[in-house]
Amino acid sequence: MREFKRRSRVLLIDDNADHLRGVKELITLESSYEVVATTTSANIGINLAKKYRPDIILMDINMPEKDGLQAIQDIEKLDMGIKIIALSGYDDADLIFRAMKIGAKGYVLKTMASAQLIYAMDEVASGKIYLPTALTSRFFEYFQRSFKEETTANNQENLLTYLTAREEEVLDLLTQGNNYKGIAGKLFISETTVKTHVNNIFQKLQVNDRTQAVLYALNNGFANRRHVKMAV
Amino acid sequence: MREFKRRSRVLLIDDNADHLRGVKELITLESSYEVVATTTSANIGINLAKKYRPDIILMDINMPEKDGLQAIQDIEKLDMGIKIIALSGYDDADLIFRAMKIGAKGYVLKTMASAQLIYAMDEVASGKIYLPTALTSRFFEYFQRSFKEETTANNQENLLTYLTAREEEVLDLLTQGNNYKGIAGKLFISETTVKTHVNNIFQKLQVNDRTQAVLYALNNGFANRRHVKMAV
DNA sequence: GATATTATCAATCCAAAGATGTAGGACAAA
DNA sequence: TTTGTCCTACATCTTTGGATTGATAATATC
Repeated sequence: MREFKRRSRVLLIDDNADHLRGVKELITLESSYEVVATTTSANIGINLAKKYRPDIILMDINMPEKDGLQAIQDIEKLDMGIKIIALSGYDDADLIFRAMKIGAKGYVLKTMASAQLIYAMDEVASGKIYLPTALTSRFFEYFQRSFKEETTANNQENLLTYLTAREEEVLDLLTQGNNYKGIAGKLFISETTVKTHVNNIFQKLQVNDRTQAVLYALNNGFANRRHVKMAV
Repeated sequence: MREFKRRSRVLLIDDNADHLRGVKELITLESSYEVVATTTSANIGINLAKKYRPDIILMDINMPEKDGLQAIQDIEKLDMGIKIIALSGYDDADLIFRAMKIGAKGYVLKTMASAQLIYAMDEVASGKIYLPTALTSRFFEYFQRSFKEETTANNQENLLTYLTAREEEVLDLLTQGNNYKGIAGKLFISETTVKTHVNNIFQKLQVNDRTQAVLYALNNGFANRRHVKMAV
């Protein structure tokens, strides 16, 4: 009961009307993709995405106005499974990183050969994520630098290592916003015991109160936050 | 005044003695790299790295015991510019992600062809970061999934938007671990005023105390943390 | 000009948090 | 056996934090 394989449908969003026309022509002539709509406005693009439900969106993102990134995020939030490829004139590492972070399935430079764009579309259409090799390198350098600065900045010893297992449990509950009563209830121990632990934690982490303890924990790799956290 | 290009020097670390011997032979026979030392122990490996200062380290990382990752991290901390390529039997996305996060310049599967390993060494030796295409895909899927879960989980409105400018200032100081007195001093206002602001913040963020307010702020994009933060 | 918002400050009261000292039992290492 | 660490628990006391109510002045907003 397979459907006939139909041509993948593409929506183009690019505030440069000339470039928009060029890309449309390119796709129409040199590929098997069907351009179902084009627009120079990010906002209209979002509506067109809802209306036409394309397989792929080619989204222009420019450096100065970062509407493109916002538009990607908005469309991703629709959760319609539309695959977005970012098209940009800039190979800026931060821009690449942000685009990938918010869910772009590809990132292609405008200066790249048309064959590369179509190849990217093929890869993305088949469910893969496509980044040209050069941009992948950029991405990883940026990615690793972000983490490196973090670990070298925190050059001092990690006071968290001095905590006992129980103290770590208590601290973990502190980093979830619990008060003494809450922690006592969750660990099935008395409130006074929790106080003892918390005071020991303060001593070991060299802080004065729970907020500072929580901040210390989060800033020094306490395995609490489940996932990535990074400013967009 | 260029130096003569010398053969890149390689250190092998692999707890499987057989595999270690195999890789050494492979490199010696099929490449121009010089194997300066080999060891089956991660700890000894770290000392050998200090002693021989190789250009590249091939580091075996196994899934169950994650000593390999720790060793990579330790060597990275030496900051000697040694390029580490992770060798693993597993194409586990999480493992790949962690290895790259802590600074591995490459990740190659043991099952891959020997040519691929040597190609990876060439790329890494020349300053690039090398991930086989298949693993790059794995990486990005994992990478994007991490962020996606985050954004879809935080689907609710961001209560931070209701804060006034002054309240944001106060919250910012809270997220730095200040108490009432500290905030009052820094903003040149009375402690009671700070209390008023803080209470308003609690109402708006729907939390009960400062720790929860701080956690809410950090978890909802309060532009405080400078960099990536993710469990290792 | 009236209204709403914001920032400032105060008094009061109660609850929670934090500091300090003490102590028993479990367990492991020396 | 002794020593040390850890987890547990309590008492006491001081300080800080949080809730509530009310008030004034400045600034927008309408």
